[in-house]
Amino acid sequence: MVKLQEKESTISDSEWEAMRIIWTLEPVSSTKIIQELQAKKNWSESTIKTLLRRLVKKNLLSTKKEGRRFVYTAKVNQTQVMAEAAQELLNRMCDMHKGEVLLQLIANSPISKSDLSKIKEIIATKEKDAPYMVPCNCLPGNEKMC
Amino acid sequence: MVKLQEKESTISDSEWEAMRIIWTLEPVSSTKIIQELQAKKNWSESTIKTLLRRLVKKNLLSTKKEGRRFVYTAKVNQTQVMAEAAQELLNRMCDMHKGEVLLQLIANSPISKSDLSKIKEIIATKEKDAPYMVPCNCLPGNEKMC
DNA sequence: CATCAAAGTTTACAAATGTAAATTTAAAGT
DNA sequence: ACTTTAAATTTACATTTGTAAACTTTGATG
Repeated sequence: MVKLQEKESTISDSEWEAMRIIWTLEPVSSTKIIQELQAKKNWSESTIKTLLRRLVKKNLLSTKKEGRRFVYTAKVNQTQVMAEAAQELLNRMCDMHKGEVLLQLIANSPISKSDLSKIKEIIATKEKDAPYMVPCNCLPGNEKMC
Repeated sequence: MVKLQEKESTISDSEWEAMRIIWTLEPVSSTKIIQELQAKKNWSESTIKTLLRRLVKKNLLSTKKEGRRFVYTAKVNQTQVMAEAAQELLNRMCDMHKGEVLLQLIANSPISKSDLSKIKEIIATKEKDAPYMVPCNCLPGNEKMC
């Protein structure tokens, strides 16, 4: 039996910044990435190269040598990685307050008309058998209302 | 001028686990926290004490000595901390895909009837002047559609 | 082909985190 | 008061992350 997915590597804050550039411009050269990132962050060339190498090692980027420089491409889908990261965060939190949290996120995020109507749809679906209260699940045994 | 909030300290994964117990049971003794956490995680007593001490240092918990043990209380509001953490995560991500991400979060989270209807309300409000598309904001200068 | 400059690789180092053993302190019982 | 021992504090150590200097390689150019 072969170990396929070694537990999806986490993306650190700085790495995330680099990934965004790559997702937007891929396939993109190291030089271009450095240029774009330096327009935003006070990072040395060296720092950015380190980030890129770590991302390759984490298997989130693939590279192809082109002349003297590398060209990077993302190996993972942006929206999916975003959703996974957000989901993982929520998974570590108390069920009881997720509704309120999502409420705030929606209020503070720019959302397109089409996404809004999709959201309306799931809301409608969920409403059918939504509970009156979502119990706290912070304790191991008894899920008590906290 | 006084520096009031020194940049709210981040809560690490393990620390989060401890905070959940405390938010649920506060005021709660070290002993009880250790007992509850060990019912969930394979952590030594020592490890848990370290977590608690770090949380106190981060100013997220306050303590009161009671007999031979400490009693802990959270100094921060759970829902608020949850919302802030989630918001900060989203802030580091591409605007263009936040709608889709929220869609998935809503689909996968247990939400009460009342929270659902509150969400419906903001959705309705937002729909009025929602854009047809939310542009990608991953590059420093030109916000291009990616 | 020799040299330079750009790009990549190594090494570095402090802070934060996960995890815990060893040691000290002090409450409680005798 | 003295001992026991639960609880707190110190010390520890590896890994990840943020950040970067130093060094090496290699494509390009004279």
